This record gives sequence, structure tokens and C-alpha cells, in this order.
Amino acid sequence: MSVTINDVARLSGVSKRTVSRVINRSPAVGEATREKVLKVIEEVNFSPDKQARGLASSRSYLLGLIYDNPDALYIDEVQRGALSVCSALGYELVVHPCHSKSPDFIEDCLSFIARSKLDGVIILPPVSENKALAAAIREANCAYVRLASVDLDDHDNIVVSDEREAMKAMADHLVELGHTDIGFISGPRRYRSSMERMEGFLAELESCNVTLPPERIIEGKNSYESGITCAHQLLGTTDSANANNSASKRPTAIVANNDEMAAGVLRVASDLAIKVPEELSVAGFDDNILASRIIPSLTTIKRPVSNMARLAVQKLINKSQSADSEKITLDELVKPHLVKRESTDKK
Amino acid sequence: MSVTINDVARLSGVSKRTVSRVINRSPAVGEATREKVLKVIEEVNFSPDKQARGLASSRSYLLGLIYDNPDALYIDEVQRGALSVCSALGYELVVHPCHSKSPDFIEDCLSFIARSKLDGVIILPPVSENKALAAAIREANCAYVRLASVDLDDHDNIVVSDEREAMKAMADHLVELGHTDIGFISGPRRYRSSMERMEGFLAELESCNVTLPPERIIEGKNSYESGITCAHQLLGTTDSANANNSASKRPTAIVANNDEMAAGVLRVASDLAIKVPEELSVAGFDDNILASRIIPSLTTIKRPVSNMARLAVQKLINKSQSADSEKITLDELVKPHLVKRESTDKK
DNA sequence: TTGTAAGCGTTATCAA
DNA sequence: TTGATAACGCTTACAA
Repeated sequence: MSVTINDVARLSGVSKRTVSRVINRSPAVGEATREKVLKVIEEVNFSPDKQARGLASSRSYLLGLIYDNPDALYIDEVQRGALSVCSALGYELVVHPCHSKSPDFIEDCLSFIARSKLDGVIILPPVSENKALAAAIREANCAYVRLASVDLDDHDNIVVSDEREAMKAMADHLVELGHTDIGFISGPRRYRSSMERMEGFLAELESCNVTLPPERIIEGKNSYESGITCAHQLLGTTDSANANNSASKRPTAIVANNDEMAAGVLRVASDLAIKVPEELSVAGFDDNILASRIIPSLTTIKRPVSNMARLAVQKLINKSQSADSEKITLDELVKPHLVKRESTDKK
Repeated sequence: MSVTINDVARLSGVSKRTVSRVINRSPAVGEATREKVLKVIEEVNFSPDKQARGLASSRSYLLGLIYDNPDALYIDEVQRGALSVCSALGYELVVHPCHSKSPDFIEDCLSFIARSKLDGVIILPPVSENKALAAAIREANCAYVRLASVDLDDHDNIVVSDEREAMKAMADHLVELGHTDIGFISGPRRYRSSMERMEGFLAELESCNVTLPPERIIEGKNSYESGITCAHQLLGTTDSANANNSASKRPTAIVANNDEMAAGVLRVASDLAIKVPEELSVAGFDDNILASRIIPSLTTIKRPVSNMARLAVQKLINKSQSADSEKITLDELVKPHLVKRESTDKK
């Protein structure tokens, strides 16, 4: 049927073992031999069988992607980024959306890893913040890299984007535009990333001498619906805040923990006939496709998602690579950055 | 390390081969023996090694997802749908975005299949319409199922959603609202799905005695930017149509081949201060997340994407299953349906 | 630097 | 209905 290592060995007049060495980039092969073998490999279009390789070496050349994030755009960007490195190195990507609230979700992830003997997994936020999961995976002796906003693991096991810093840029942007009365809709406080973003934002405001009173800071759930609820609260249209909906009492800007919630804010503003950005500036985080399509388009923060995913794969592969084969080099990581659009303007 | 088929054989006092038969649900095993073996399997928590199995039987228990579709939301929905069936049956899903314009993309897909000895692949639109790809995959002896809008393959190899029918509902909706002067932005005409949608829409209009002149029907590229270009054309703001931008000359409704282009139309309407839906109704196709978030929210058509993906996996697995093991039952397929929102209203 | 032989954990062949 | 034995295609001791 298809050509095997034996064929290559025979054709190039060396042993199986030597061919194996060539395949695995072992340095312990004479230059002449290596070239001879490579030539044959090329000629007969040989590619080693993954399953046989895996069976013999207990590796699978499969990487897993574990996520509970509902943001399809984020997932898609991660996948494409990861794959651009994966497939170039002979690895494939197996996807695994999980339910981090489910009681047996750790078991489920471990089973996922075991079933296919994955060589490593990439864990996306927010489940990447789950300490127990990371511990269990480490315990199971599987390589992993977490994508996160905080440095909550060894350098080898994490790829961090500095969201705190990015939110400082957002604060500066709004202060420059003259905003001092700003509403902030955070993400769930149990997530480190939510706290990073919030703290970065508030700290920078402080250092610009802008202090937000507690009622300007509310906790959202990262969903569109939650954005709507929180916007009502900030814009003074809930029962508890009745009759307070005068323009003078409203914040002149609202920043949300993500674009989904910011979209909710835009929806409420539209319903209340509050003009954005003339009467209210709005900003989000993620640079979702929404952000550029919605009217007015949304000022937001873009993370280097694709690069982060690539870096994660590289770290993973470097780990699982046998000691004597060449390591690959790591890209420089790009920082998140502010994207200014229509939804923010002078106070 | 972990328990193997040998352990099970030893513990239950039968041969390897018999255990293998039990695992594979072969009927050629005595009832008593089967139960004895199953009991041991249960006790020692044995699960067969995929790689070894694959090596011996040349199967991988891996399914591939091939797509050139840039719509992350669609991909995500497919993945989740497919996985809900996959993992329940011990299969994993390997993803493969491809570039259908690239000259070696068929080779690339074949290599993807060969590399991991995939048991089958699901091909998403629009590349699912590519006849050469399907032929090549069939040639390579790999099972496949295409997701498409037209019945362009054997029943076993395709899952169809009736987009033509769905667009009839869209036509009826607009006619009911009193629209007779309607602009239509099609997708690329080389795609069957574009043609299906367009033909379904126009045919139904005809049968309601509404005929669109040629200049009301233009070909878009399915992108947001293309939506903007086409909207300008339909709303008479291009050079070639200068001075024709009087309300009376404009269509009272514009339907686009997808939500992305419809979003472009909304953007242009906003820029031209044309009120939607008061002065112009707009509709799309897909029910992207955009559709519900954008202001005004978009009337569109939702496909049963997740169900289609599940069905595809079921077909695939039924094929690759050995003849003597149980087949699984197929779900009923839900049809695409119209979702009415804010962007369409009475003329 | 290269080769020999023994697995890796299954399934498949063929006989009993 | 069952079982010994040989694949499957590769890697890894262990030699040479």
C-alpha cells in the first residue's frame, strides 16, 4: 500500500534505525548518509505513520485545545494561529470545548487527554485560570500551556497577555477626551482577567486624578444580556434609581470588560435615545467582529490572540520533543493594543 | 503502566483474540465468555489503545473538519454539534482550515487525511461544493460528508439544508410588508448556495407578481466591505448613478446573501442617514451573532447548523463502522427558518 | 556513526 | 466458538 520506513531503508541501503534517526533529526547521523536517506524519502514521498510512531514512542503528535470560552471568534483565531505552527511541525489539533461548571469536568478533560494520548494541551481563558485543572493535567503527566492575562504558572506553562497595561491605555484615551465621570462594567470578579482589566483601568485613572465612586463600578457577567442590565443600572433607568435619569447624573463614558457587554450598552443607549458618542462614549475589550460592524463602531482592545496561540504551540512542542532533536525558536509576542473607533469621543 | 488487552485476557482466562472480539462487539462470542470478559474489563477499567488499534486495523478514530469558510460563528457551531456526537462514540475531531484558492489545496487536504489516517471528514460550505475535492477524497478511499445547500452528492455523502425554501419565506415576509421594489445582493455566483438563495427568493417574488429589474440584483462577495460597495450601488450613491439618490428611486428593501453584507448595508444606510426600517428594510442570512447585536437588529435566516453537523458525524461513523457492530440512529433534521427582527418593517 | 532485535497494543489469518 | 501466531510501522535498548 503506502511506503514504509522499510522501503526507505532498503532503497537507501541503510538500516531502519538510521532512517528513523534521520526522520527524528538525530544529530548522530553522518552527513552523507542523512542526505542519501533524505533524497530517497523525498523521491518516494515517504511520511512516517503517526500511529506506529505513537505506539512505539508513546506519543501521538496530537495537541488538544481545551476551552469553555463561548466566544467563537476568539476560538477561531486561536485555532488558526495554533494550526499555523502545528501542521508545519507535523502535529494536528484536536478540539475540546468543555463545561467548567460541570462537576466532572476535570475528569472529562483528563479523559480527553488520555483517550488520544495527547502530547500536550492548550488551555484557553477563562478555564485556563483553573488551578485544579492545571494541577490534574500536570499530575497526568501531560504537557500544557495556559493562555492567560496573569502570570499564574511557570514560564514554560503559560503565555500571558498584559491586559492590565492595555487597560491603562484605555484609561488614558478617555481622560484625554475629557471624561472624568466614567462607568465601568467589570467581568465576573472570580476571574483574574476581569480583575486585571479593572485594576489596570482604575489605577491609571487614579494616577490621572480621576476617582470613580463605587456606584460607577458594577459587576457584569460578560454576556450581551448582562451588558444591557448593567447599562440600565449605570444610566439610571432601573427602579432603584428612578427619576435620576437626567443627563447631568449620567456618566459620560462607559467601559465594559468585553465587546459583548459594550454592545449591550450601545443597545440601551439606542433605546434611551442617548447618542453615542456625542452624549456617551462606550468602549469594550476583545475587538470582536462585532466591534467593527456595530454602529457606531466600537473602541476596544485587541489582543494578539493568534500570536499567543502560536507561541503556546511552540512551547508545547519544545517540551515534548526528544532531547536530541532541534528546538524551535520562539516568536516575539505582540502586546494588546487600543483600537480607537467611533464610539468614543470628546466629552 | 496502564492495563492492556493481555492483562484482560490473562485475568479472564481467555485468549487475546477473544477479548478483542468482545471489545469489537463481534457476535461470534459465547454469551458466558462475553460476560466474563466484560466483567474483567469493567473491574480493571480497561480501555483499548487507539493507536495500537489504529495500527492494526488502519483506523484512527479521528474525524476531520475541512473548511475554507471564514465565518467563525458557523465553524464554532459546527464543531460543537459534531463533537456532541463524536465524543459520545469515542471519536475525536481534528480541525483543518484550508485555502481553497491555493493551487495545491486538494493535495493539502489529502495530506491532512493521510497524515492522521482520518476515518472520515466533514466538509463545510463553500468548499463542500468543490467537486474535485470530493472526488479526490473518494479516490483516497476516505469517507466524507459534505454540508451543502443543494443535493450535489449521494445521500450518504451529504447533509442538505433547504436554503431555497428558506428564502421563499423571506420573500413572502417582505411582500407581506408591502415591498415591491427590492434590492438583492447575491453571493458569488460560482457558489451553488448563492444561486439557491437567489433563485428561491426571486422565484417566490415572481409568484407574488413582483419582478425585480436587473439593476436591482447585484453580485457581492459575502464580505462586509462588499456589502458596503453593493449598498452604495443600490442606494444610488456611486459615480455612475450620480444625482439619482432620490428616495423615490431607491429600493424600499435590500436583502443580502449573508449577515456580513447586510451589516454593510446598515452601515451605508447609517452614513446616508437613511432610516432602517422606516425608510429601508434590510435582511441577511445566517443569523450570525452580529444579527442580534447590531442596531437595528437584523431580520435573517437561521440554519440548523448544529443538527446538520451531528447528522454528518452520524453518517460518517455509520460508514466506518465494521459491518457487524450496531448502527446508530439518525436525528431528524430541522429546516432553516426566518427570524424576524427590527430591520424589516412595513413599506 | 550505524545496525540488530525486541517490543509497543491491537487486529487478522488460519487452524482447531 | 475459540486460540496461537503473525502482522501493523515505528522506536528504543543494546551492540558493534
